[in-house]
Amino acid sequence: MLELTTPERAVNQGRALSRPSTRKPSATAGRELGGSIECMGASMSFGRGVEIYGEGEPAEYFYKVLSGAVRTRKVLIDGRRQVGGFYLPGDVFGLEAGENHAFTAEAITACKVLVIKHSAIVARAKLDHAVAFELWLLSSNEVRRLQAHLLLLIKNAPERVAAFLLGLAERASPGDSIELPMSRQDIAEHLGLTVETVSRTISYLQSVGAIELSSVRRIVLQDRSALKRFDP
Amino acid sequence: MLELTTPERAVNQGRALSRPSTRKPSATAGRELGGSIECMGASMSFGRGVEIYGEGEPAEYFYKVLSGAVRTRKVLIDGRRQVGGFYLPGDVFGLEAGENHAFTAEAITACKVLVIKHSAIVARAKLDHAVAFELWLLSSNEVRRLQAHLLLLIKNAPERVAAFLLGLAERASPGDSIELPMSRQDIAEHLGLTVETVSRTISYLQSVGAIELSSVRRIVLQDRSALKRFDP
DNA sequence: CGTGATCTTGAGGGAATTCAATGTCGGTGG
DNA sequence: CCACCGACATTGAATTCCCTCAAGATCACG
Repeated sequence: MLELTTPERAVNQGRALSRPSTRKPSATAGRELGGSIECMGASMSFGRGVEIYGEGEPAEYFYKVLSGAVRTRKVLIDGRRQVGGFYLPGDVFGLEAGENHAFTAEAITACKVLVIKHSAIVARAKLDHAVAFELWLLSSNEVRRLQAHLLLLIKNAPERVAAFLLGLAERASPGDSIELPMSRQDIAEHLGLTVETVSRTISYLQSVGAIELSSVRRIVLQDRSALKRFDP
Repeated sequence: MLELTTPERAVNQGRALSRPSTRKPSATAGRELGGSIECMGASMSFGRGVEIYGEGEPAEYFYKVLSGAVRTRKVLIDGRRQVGGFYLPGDVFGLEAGENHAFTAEAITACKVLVIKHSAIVARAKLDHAVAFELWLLSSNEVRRLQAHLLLLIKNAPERVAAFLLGLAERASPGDSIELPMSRQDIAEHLGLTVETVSRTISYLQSVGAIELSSVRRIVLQDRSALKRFDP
């Protein structure tokens, strides 16, 4: 099983292997992409903070998170930042067809990602119609995720944070305890708030008994219904 | 050429023909859907304010605007509203695969819409791979549109309105004069602002000479570069 | 155990909202 | 034809929520 890994020292060097086109993506690990697509692409590892692809680069690959966590973000010229989404194991990102990526993708934690060339999928889609359908379904899921995120951004701070925590718990953890792979800053940029407001809001949710912090990055959802009360 | 039209009296009756499944969508008018998909589906007419599909209904059709304008919106239980997007002639909406619609679609003005069953497209995609690709491309465009919209919602009021006007001008009109099919309320709900703020901001943009109002619903972009200065 | 990054908390200010009133436009009927 | 009506739009004043700036606390790491 061929596995491409970025050397440790790449961690703080910005871009690392974001254009795997120079490698032959021979068939390997990949379990399934969405459902019926399997056994295509290469597994790659990225260190914490390393860029997976950059804004403006041609979108030639899909990426499926195998382990760790990834964020997509865009930085405006005046420095404001927006995190488009967080991707956890099982999630697929980089779905934008044609053209170039509008966002940059970065590893939040060390992570493994299955990388699949668009053209490989399209070629397979011609043989297997289920693959073509899968492709549509994946983009479609991303549309839904973005639609839901739009709704978040019209709410107030407690509602945004509560919805974020509930969403994360639903995706990432079986129980009521969630490990946050991302920083407060990341959360803030995702929710369209400042770090201070996120921090204050988390404190507030704690003060009303909705959540409990066993550590800074580990949150226990003490009272889900209280949280849901914020989420109309 | 078969053409299904909603009777005038349907205008203020809420839902009207939102589930065209009872009609045989025989091949008709449709020019092209995206590029290569053509001659499928039925052309339908909707009166101003009429619902095209409702939130929660199964997503079984694509819709391509032939004339007029459409908005998608979602109403939260507490009454807050979010307009997901405005769709003008040539635009495709209702791309969410599987599942149900998360948003409601309504005709802003009287409009004609080409309605195409998902299954019809999927069937064609099996014969023509270009159609499958087209399908992906359409969802992908929607992803891009939503990504861009996310960025809007972290900006301040003048930036949001300026970006909105520039975007609309780019899509809808060859010159510098744009006709707004939607109300200030619609714009506000799209931009995550209140009507009052939108109104104030338009007045402000007018006061600095960026735009001119020949009527309430017709805006002339006097100084595009001034507008773009708001759009980082 | 220090050092820097990350997180929390506080105080003050500003942008958008809320509430309220006035102004404008298009349509309808006298 | 024009006056009236209701829907839509604009403007004003007060308030609220979040941001900004600043300081202190906590955590991870060498």
